[in-house]
Amino acid sequence: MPDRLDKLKVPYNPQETEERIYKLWEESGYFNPDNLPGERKEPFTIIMPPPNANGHLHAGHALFITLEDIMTRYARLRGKKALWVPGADHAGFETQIVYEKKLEKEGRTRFGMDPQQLYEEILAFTLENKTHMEAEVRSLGASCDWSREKFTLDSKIVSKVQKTFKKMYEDGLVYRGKRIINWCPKHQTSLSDVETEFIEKTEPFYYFKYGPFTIGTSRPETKFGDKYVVMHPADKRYAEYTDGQKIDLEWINGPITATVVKDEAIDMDFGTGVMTITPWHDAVDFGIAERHHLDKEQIIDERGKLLPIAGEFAGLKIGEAREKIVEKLKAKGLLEKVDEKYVHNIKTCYKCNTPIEPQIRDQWFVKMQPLAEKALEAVNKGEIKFIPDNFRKIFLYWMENTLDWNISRQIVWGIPIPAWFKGEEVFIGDEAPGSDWVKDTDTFDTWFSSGQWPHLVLDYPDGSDFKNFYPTDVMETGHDLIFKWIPRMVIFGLYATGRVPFHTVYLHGLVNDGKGQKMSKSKGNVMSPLELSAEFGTDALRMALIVGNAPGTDLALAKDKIKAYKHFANKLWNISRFILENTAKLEGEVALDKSEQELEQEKDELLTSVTNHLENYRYHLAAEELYHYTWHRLADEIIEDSKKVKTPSRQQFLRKTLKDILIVLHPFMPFITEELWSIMNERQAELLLIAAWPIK
RNA sequence: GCGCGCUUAGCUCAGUUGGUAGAGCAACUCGUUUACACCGAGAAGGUCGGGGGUUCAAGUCCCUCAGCGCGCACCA
Repeated sequence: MPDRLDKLKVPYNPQETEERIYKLWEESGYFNPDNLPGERKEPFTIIMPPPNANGHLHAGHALFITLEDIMTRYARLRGKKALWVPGADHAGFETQIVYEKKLEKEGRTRFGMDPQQLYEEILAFTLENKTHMEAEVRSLGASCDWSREKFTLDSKIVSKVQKTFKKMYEDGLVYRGKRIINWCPKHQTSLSDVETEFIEKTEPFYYFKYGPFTIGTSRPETKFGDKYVVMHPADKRYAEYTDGQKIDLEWINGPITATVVKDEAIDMDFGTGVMTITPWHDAVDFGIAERHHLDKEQIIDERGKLLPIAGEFAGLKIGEAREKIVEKLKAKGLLEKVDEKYVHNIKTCYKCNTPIEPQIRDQWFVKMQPLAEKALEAVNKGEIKFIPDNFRKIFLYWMENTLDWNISRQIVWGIPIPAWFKGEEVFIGDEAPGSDWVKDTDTFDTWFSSGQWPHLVLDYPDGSDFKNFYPTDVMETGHDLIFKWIPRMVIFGLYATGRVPFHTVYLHGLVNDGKGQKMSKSKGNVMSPLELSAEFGTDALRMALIVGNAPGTDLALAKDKIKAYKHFANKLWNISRFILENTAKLEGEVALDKSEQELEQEKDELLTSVTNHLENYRYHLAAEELYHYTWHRLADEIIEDSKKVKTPSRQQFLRKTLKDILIVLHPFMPFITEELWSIMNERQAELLLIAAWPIK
């Protein structure tokens, strides 16, 4: 008995095996499609959603790595030029927040810090995390091509992102405008619409006398500058008032002259059907003011404090000012009534839940509509398929209702916007055109760069990878990125290359804890993929993430489930031991007896079904069928039977079946299958990684 | 308000084009048969949320009601 079979006498040891096997793969060079043997014509490409380089991998990362690795390994086994490109995202705003929290713990703050120094500190922090992140991706078995790894701050990427900006500016798709934006008073930056979220709040709703009208508001503190009173043109109750009519009335800090405005944005059924507007701090009001060319005045500063226009209230934070203002109006007899329990949704910063204080600022915007139209066309023509399909509808809805995208961020951690200003003049370029030009200090929204990821990673426009691997096959990512990321990639891909960046979008759900509860630090139910993989083996973790998890649906990851697949790994180990110890490798082929012909046919049906599932992205079903056949058919019945039936025909069947099963299970459980493959093969030259799929 | 999804065994979930329900875990009975106790054999457990419809046939299609979850949203 050769030594290599002795390994099977002791239980499978993932810790001992995994690192060694991964090294073997990496050193083989086969993660790089250029090194793959044989005539491989058909490419298969996945661009890895670059993990944020600002912390450790979580369970969601483990899921996407497993799915994408299954896709890649399957393609490789099927003889394709399989390419999976890893990356890392500097993750602008997100990383800056992580770093700001770190500063806070150290008793420091970014405000007042030298921007260059802050940038350098965050860069060092990010690069360190990037190294950890890469090691963690490796430990989960990712067969991605590290030689092609990209980082969003690589100088080539940065310069191409800036070029795109310049081209879009020249094409009229990027403009600078004094427009209303989402301002986070805590983080001191603007945010795009997808970076805000609504939170339900119950607050008082006040009715004030405003000359002959009664106006309703939940935000008395913004009302100082209100000198326009707006109603619907078709509202009969106010028919006697005409557009542009001036009315003198008493207001918070004395008498003012208000102007009547008629606009269809008013909902006649809401409140009294009359409102005053604050164009500087409200998007609807801003729209009305734009349409009627009204004055706009700033009431609240960037830190959320009232400006001098508020008179005696100047300098107060809006939260403190509200009650005092109501008191004053009440004292003046202008408070009509209060609805104490007004339920409404307020827009907040998605990171800190601070209420967004809209502000008007000079910012860069992407004109979305013409870009979105092309994306809609491509999806409607079926150039991009969504899995599961219901996300197509969600995508289309979003594309049909785009708002212009604010891409300027007032943070240092990001790609600089290559713009210069001199008065009203604007220049786009790396260098100032003259000494009296001032540099734009803003950086790009991180999605402006990651939105261009697929083609930039493949060295658009001139790289050979772009020619060979674009458009990519699958974009696999979390369904929470259906708005943040997917539309941007489609838009930028079409804009830059004229082609869609990927043919299929596969969206996975959230990984929750065993009870289906969202993992969070505060609940203390966070499961680290690395710890789980150390406890049960990476293959077991991968199976637990795949089986039973239909695309797009959330997953409950229970330890018991992972343990079950650890047992399965053990089962596979012992199946191999039995077969290798009890069958001899035969010289040449023997003709199969009738019973083995039937077994062979049954196995073929399984392989066909599994292949079919894999071709159609039904990984959860493929994994389950393999599990079931291997354990409950092959082990429980066929092997049991084979203790009596020891014909050459049966022995040949068992050996062949083990081989097939190892190949087909390899995408799901790469480590143990590779290890068993090496034990099985006397000549260990060939890795399972590049074996051939057992059926057509 | 608009949209999407979910409701299947005690728990967590599968169930591709419609054909008299499946897995893992848990619980039950038996079994130390030399691949494996990280095991095996066996049994138990569901009128597939309620109601209606289409069909020879529905968990699977249509309508409706209820509960839960999520997304989107410039009602002051």
